[in-house]
Amino acid sequence: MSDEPDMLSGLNPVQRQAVTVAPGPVLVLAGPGSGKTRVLTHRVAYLIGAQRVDPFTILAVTFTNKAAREMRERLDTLLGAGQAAALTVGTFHRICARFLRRDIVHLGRERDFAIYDSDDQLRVMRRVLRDLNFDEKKHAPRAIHAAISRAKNELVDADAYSRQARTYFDEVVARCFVRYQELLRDANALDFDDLLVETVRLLTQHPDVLERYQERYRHILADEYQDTNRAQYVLLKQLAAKYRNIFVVGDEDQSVYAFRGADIRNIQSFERDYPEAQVIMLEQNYRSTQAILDVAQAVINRSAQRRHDKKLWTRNGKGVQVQLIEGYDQDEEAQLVASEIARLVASGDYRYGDFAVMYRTNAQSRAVEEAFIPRTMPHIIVGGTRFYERKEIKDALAYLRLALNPLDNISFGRVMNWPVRGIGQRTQEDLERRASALGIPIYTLLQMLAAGANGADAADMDGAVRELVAAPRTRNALLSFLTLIDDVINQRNTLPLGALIDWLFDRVGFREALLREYGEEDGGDRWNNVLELRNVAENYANLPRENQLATLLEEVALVSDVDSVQEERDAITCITLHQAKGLEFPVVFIVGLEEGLLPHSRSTDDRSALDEERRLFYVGATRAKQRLYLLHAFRRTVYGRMNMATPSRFLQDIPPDLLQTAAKRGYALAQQATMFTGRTSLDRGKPALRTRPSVAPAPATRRAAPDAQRAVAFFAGQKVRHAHFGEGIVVSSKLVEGDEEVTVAFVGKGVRRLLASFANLQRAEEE
DNA sequence: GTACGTTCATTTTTT
DNA sequence: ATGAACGTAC
Repeated sequence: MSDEPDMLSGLNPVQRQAVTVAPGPVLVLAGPGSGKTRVLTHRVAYLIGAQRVDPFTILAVTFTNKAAREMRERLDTLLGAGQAAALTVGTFHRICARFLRRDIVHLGRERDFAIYDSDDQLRVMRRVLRDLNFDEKKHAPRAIHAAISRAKNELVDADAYSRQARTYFDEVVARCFVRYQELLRDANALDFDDLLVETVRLLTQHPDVLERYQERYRHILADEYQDTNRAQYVLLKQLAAKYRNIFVVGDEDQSVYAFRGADIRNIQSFERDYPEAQVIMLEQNYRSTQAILDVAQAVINRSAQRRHDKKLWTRNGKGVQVQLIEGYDQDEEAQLVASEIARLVASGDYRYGDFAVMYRTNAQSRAVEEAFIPRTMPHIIVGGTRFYERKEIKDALAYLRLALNPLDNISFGRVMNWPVRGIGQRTQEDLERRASALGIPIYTLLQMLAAGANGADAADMDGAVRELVAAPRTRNALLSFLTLIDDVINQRNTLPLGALIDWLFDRVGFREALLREYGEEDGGDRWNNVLELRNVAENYANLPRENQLATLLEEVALVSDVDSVQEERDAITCITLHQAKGLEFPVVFIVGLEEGLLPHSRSTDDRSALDEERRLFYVGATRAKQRLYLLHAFRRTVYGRMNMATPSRFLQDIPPDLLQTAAKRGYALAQQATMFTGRTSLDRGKPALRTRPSVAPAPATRRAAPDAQRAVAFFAGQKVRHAHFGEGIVVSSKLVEGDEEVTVAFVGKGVRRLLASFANLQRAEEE
């Protein structure tokens, strides 16, 4: 190993051991600041540089896109630029999206699927509730969706969910689950969870595909292994089954994603699945001072159970004592942070980029920001309203998504009447309901309408279209929107992406609409955001044209906000504790250390949830290299109501001599203002007892079943492909003089009537 | 069919 | 405090 010093330079003996360990299953258990990610990266470098492993055969899974990018950069340094270009690095979701884009046709789906984000998912959920006649008030779309998401992460499908449903709520979820999946499928869309689930299914149902990936990826590495959920666990297991070269790195004490299905037991399963696994512990911390580690450990040691007992230690000195500070309210708390930062910056020892302010909930960022703004202290808020969640950006993306996949009903509904073009709520709801009931996209419905308008008499499916839209004005609005979409679809392959966007937004009147709706100033800002998106699109100009749009859309669907955190900008980082995982800062402030916030009130009555909150504190505290400040407020405004706050129980777990407690500046003020506000009553109108709601009448039978009487090969709603017209959906089919006459709505090409014997229509595989 | 005003719930954490 | 969902007026 001494023959390749570059790959190992700067590593201590234990890290070296981990990096150079013989092939086979390896589990690295490592505390915070022990160089986990570094070990992972060097392992990749070692495989390529010293073991002469072809980078093409390496798959590295990182927790964020940012980590993936950094790994690439570091490898370029270690190995020389371009050496690792063929390596596959990325998050689970991104890797799955890639696999699926290549192979999803094996599951009988179209390649250009849309990826639905949380907002889209919620919209689908609302549609589901309306279809099933459930009342949104009684059945929170979020809660149902969360249950479905949890199930998917455990690889429980709608069928299995129904079978094991025990409670009434489960029954509701089970029915919604089925419908939800149908709607996604009709829209040729996948949600985040489907990316994982469908990939696992692909590899399970198609051994040849699995074999191909196993052969390709002979070396698999995964970071933040403690945060993998069931689906991710299975995926890794499938891929590694053949060559068993799997190298995972994790820390049980930093598991903070149980709420999205992460399961620490995956670490224990690792040793069971691979009995020959080598387990390596990295216990030395290089990041923090002893003072900081002591505080972090004091809290984590009180957690209910820990499996592998690590003993963190550091050669770093004791350092500055951890500060405990109480503010009067969240505003003063933020002021204290701001003035301390100002003081340290003025001292000349620190720059703004050295600081991070961490909190449990995004809502807390507001108070913090408001302390920075008047002092003109540079700061960035990670999270909050993300760029790609802004309305104007989502609208812009909706148009682009339609260009790729006009079956995407959510995008269709989003921009059908934006900018306003005379398609009102009623018309829209009518279209969505009919489309949903028939199991066809709105796009196809409009194509049928158009065909009917041309007197083609094709659109006779259930007579649904005939009675659709009486008013000529509305009809014209719909048809011109359809023409717009078809034009985009047809321009998609002729124009480069940037030009396509310019052309499209000009034709739509995007800028004018924004200015009209939001006024000169706000509208102008929003338009600039749209232009920003257009700039992002420019990055894909060097890809093959037919991949540009799909790659852009995949990219924007899967970026997370931490990805854009850049050290170069000298600004204070304001960030949630969750997002802070994997980062480090010289000075860290954790604010809102109060009961109800950390631990969060939603977690206080559950032992394991409480432990997760504890780990969250641990993660936050161990981000700090030199100075750590723990803050809490005496009173806090929640939902506009002022409440008394109790210091977090985690603070009680820290021996007082480990903390330096600042003078309680809040108290004088507090005593004046406390007065009589100690109300906590929450028991206003309790929801009525759960009445078993009209369990909805069965929804209109969708997917006209192939009629047993007639011997037709095609039926309405079916997806087909034609050599010349491309993909389409069957509108109707009937036997005419011994041949089958099929009417098909083709994407971008309108409705055509074809004879099955001549047309050579390919049926899309049904599962 | 749209535009505006009122009520009401809403907040964990994220790909 | 803020934003979404509903009702009423144009």
